[in-house]
Amino acid sequence: MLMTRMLVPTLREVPKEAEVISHQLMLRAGMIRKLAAGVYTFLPLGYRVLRKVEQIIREEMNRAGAQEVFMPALLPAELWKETGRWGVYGKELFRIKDRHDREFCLGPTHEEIITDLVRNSINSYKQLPVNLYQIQNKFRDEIRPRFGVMRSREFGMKDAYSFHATEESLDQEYQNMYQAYCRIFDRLGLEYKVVEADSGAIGGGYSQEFMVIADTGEEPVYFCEGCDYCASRDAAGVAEYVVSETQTKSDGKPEKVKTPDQKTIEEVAQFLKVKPAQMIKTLIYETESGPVAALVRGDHELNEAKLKKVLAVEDLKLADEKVIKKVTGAPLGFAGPVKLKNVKIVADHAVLLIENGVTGANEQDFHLTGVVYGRDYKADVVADLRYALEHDVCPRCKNSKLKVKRGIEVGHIFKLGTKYSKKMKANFIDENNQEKPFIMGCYGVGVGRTAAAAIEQKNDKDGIIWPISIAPYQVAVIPVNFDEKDQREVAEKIYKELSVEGVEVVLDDRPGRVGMKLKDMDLIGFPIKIIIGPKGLKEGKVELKLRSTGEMKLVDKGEVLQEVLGILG
RNA sequence: CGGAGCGUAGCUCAGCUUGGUAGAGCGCUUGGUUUGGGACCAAGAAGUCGCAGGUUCGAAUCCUGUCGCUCCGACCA
Repeated sequence: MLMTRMLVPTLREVPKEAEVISHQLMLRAGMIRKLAAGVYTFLPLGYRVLRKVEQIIREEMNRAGAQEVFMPALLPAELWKETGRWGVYGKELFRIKDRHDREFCLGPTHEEIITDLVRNSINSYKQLPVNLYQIQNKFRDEIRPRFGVMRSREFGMKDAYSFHATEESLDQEYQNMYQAYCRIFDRLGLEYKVVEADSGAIGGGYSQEFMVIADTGEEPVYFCEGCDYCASRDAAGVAEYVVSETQTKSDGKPEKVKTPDQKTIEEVAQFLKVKPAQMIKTLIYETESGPVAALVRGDHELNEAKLKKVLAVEDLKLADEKVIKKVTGAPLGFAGPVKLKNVKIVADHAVLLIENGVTGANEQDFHLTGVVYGRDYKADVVADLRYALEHDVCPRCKNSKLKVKRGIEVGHIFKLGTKYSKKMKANFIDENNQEKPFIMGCYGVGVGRTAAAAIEQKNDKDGIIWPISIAPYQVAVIPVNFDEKDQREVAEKIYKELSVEGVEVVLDDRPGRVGMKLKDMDLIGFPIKIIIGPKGLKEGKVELKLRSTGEMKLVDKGEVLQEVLGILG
């Protein structure tokens, strides 16, 4: 491709709307342009990258035995009403009406559609398992689209759905997809981690997220330095504390002290001159099965997902002042576990180890000091309730420490079970002539987001550093001065040689100075540059420069092809 | 949805307080000199100042409304 024929509107300055580096660079390199908030056009270079990512995904999905289909983006409301998601999905669903006032939406995901297809075309266990996928644009009316194509309202996604007769079959396919995903992200040349994600309130569901590690990632990733443990913030476990038998406990009784208007942990800790770690934070929650008091150490943060799981409830919310008053007898800020009645008490492991604990006295403007677990209060349940912290001991190997990095979620794999098939009466006949709901899995990869994540991970002050597997072109041929006959001829010859061999190559045939051209080529991030200038040409040589390392090599002009093919492997 | 901010040339921004000819840099066009990491000279094109209404002899500037965009939070996961 000739640069003079290509639409590549590079920008020298950073458009002010772009905050993260991938967004800035995609705009500056002329890969995307915004049409509306969270809606982007992919220009020729950007689209090539997108198609390459798609192609890698497609090849690995096919290799894993999945079949590609293509479902509509325009979806009738009825199917969504069957599963109840027409109501549940809320404002994030783009809803439209046709001329007859019939309700439709633009698909944010396709569980209902694929389940409908399968229930209508598969009747017997003999036709299972099956894994169907598509690569298609999804629509989600994000509350706040941001970071360019990283979180947009229309975005490309590969979504796969598998259907099984047995749990074992699902487990097998889940592993198969796990492997396929690893191959995909390996081929993309990205550093990633697979985290155990919290599956929410849906029992039995198990899911893992593929996270590309990058400083600008939206979610923290907790992983062990010693073993392969890796989890999201919600799911990261905390190793159980071993209660030492030699631990001394404070004598006597808890003492009541006046703490006027001191409500927060910080306020009370400062007022009484104790460390937050010595305090027992008491949070009152409302659930569908009554109020609950959750205890964590003052310097720890309660993880509601864990609490939900421990209590086995679906609804969980912090109680308002009225409920707190009813439960503790005191206003907000003075709750404590001592003599707390008619409420289930759940404590984090770390709370049991507090000697001389400080906590609310369940009385306005009073706290208790010298509180000890076992003697002064007891919990109905002791469990892991808090968010893990960096440097915590790994909950799996209990040997090394946890580290935290940030990640961008680019893929997730999920065991759905029968959540959709039951609601949609999607059944098959098993070998015992029994009618059973399909057991399902689903597996997604964000295409545009993956491209953006690659940039977040690989860039420098000059621009993007594409992995060769998804670079828009592999090689850029750059004559220092295209007007000079000998440079031009060599450049065109090399360009043709490479093209004939199937190498993806651009020829920078633009007039103008070489500095401008090199800046553009680096900004766009072509992995290999071949620079043809008068100095080298005198010796019959051209420069071959790698974007990733900056490494430069003088190569005989006749051997460029071999060199390039060698690098591309 | 709450809070903050911004809409002036393709991009980055000045001008607005104190109303009176529409500005700069980069980019673009033409000509010339240049050509190894975003050159220089000369000439030029380009904006209904987001939109609508109001005040005024006169509005980019003041007032009201509206639309769009960005950030923080809430929400979602």
